[in-house]
Amino acid sequence: MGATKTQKYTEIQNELAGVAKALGHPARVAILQLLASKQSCICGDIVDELPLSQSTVSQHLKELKNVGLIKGNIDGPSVCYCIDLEAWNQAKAKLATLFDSYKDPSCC
Amino acid sequence: MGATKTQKYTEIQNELAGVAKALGHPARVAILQLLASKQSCICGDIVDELPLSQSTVSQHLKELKNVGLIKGNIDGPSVCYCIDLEAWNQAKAKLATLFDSYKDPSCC
DNA sequence: ATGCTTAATCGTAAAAATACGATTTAAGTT
DNA sequence: AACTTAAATCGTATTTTTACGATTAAGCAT
Repeated sequence: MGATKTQKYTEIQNELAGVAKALGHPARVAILQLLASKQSCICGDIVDELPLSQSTVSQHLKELKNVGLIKGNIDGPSVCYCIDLEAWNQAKAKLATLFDSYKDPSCC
Repeated sequence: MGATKTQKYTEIQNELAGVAKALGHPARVAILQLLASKQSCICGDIVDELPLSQSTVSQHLKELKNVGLIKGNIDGPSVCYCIDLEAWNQAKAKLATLFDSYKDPSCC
């Protein structure tokens, strides 16, 4: 029960791919850059910053939320999004592990 | 002439998303892990290691090659794939820059 | 309660990704 | 030259992603 969907790949492979996929669209990269740079976390201003419709941005936000990289706090009529530090650091660590696993070019 | 396709996003955003997208599938993560770990770079053995057909693996390899992360050297009848150190380090740096740009949670 | 603003969801269309078998191309062998 | 092996490409089906407008829901004003 509750198997992780794909048993073809290791958990690490699926997790890494999941995070990477979330970063795999320039709009989502832009959103994360925005959230990372702003002192206060922004809300629907994200929509104004992106060349996309409100519903599309909302969809991208949802995807980022699904992988845990961001979270949203309801703030009056609007919603305040921000980076989830823990997930952020975990994603960072996973990617770093992959990238650090290649040392020197022993061939080619 | 030769504009970079999407002017909606910055070059960095597109590049980052491009690399991330390449990492956004467990099969490609598995391939990179393999290439990173093996002393000698492997060839079609990749096919044997993955739960996918030869043609599908070839497609994944092509994608990784397209973003530059790997390159293939013809070695007799087979092809020897390996990680491209320079592109690898650039990708690593780009991702690190993004992940390091978020310091501390000033809100939420 | 009514209206206004903000954001999520729905429905849907179009494009891209994924996967496979079959075929082709290339490099060695015999 | 004919054969074998390895890998790329082709054609195609299926699924997923991306994007939008329209609608709904939620929160705050008046």
